[in-house]
Amino acid sequence: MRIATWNVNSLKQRVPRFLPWLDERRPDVVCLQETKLGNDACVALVGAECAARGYELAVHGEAQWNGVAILSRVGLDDVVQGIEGAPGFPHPEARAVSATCGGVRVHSVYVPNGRVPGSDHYAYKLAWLAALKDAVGSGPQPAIVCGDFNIAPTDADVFDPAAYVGQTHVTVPEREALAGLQQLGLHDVVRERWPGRRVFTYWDYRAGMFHKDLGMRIDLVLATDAVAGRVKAAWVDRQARKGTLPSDHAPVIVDLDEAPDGDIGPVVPPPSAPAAKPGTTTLPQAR
DNA sequence: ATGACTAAATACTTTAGA
Repeated sequence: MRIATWNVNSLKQRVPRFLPWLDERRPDVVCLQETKLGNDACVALVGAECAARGYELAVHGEAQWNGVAILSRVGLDDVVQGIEGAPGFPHPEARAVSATCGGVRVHSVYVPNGRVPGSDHYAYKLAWLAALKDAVGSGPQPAIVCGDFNIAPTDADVFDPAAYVGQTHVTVPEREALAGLQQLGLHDVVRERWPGRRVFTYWDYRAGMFHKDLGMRIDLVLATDAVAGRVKAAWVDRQARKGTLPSDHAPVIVDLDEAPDGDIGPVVPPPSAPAAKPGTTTLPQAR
């Protein structure tokens, strides 16, 4: 089962990149963040294209900002929009949706940015992360939490730690909040697969940051033991950050082996969309 | 140069992102 997560920075703007990416990578489950669309608008925009490829769609969005979704072609059951008890700013925002896909509880999350350490938005970020921990911990298992955490777990996850001193994404309280979530038994599957390597998922649009590979790793896939033990590949799809009108985030893609008990979800027919043309497919690179 | 770019509404400028 292939699970991907991608902060698309406006699904409306990203459709010309998103649909070809779906056809090339062919994930079974996709977690999206920053759709920036209300639920009806999201379904109107991509519902038919997703259905044609065999995906069911769970959306939790709002106009203008935020917005998350899960696409699945291995089942999409018990959808929950939002997180019970999560704070708002000041009102609840569309930052989480979860569903059971192929026997795994999948969470698509867009953690608040935090803006400035010590600000109200920063406090909101920390409180939101605490609510996420409670929801994941008390929710169905096994679980996988995918999304834009807006936290670089360690200094190895930013291109220049000195450049981020005093900024959000790297402060001790943020990292402690992330560590608290991981204390539920969640594994950072990309870092565990590529220890000590330069791996980023976000590069600022400005100043050729992607070209110079000056980025951060803030989009994470956190999996409970049972899921982490099935990981066969875990990588960042840098190809999707290249070319015309990309998101500023790249997708993270994780391949799971079959579950030990054989429960890999319902068998589904292949999607009707054509595969990528021969010779145009790019294999994942180890960098 | 508290900037550079992209996106959405507040829309021809401001807010937000990270």
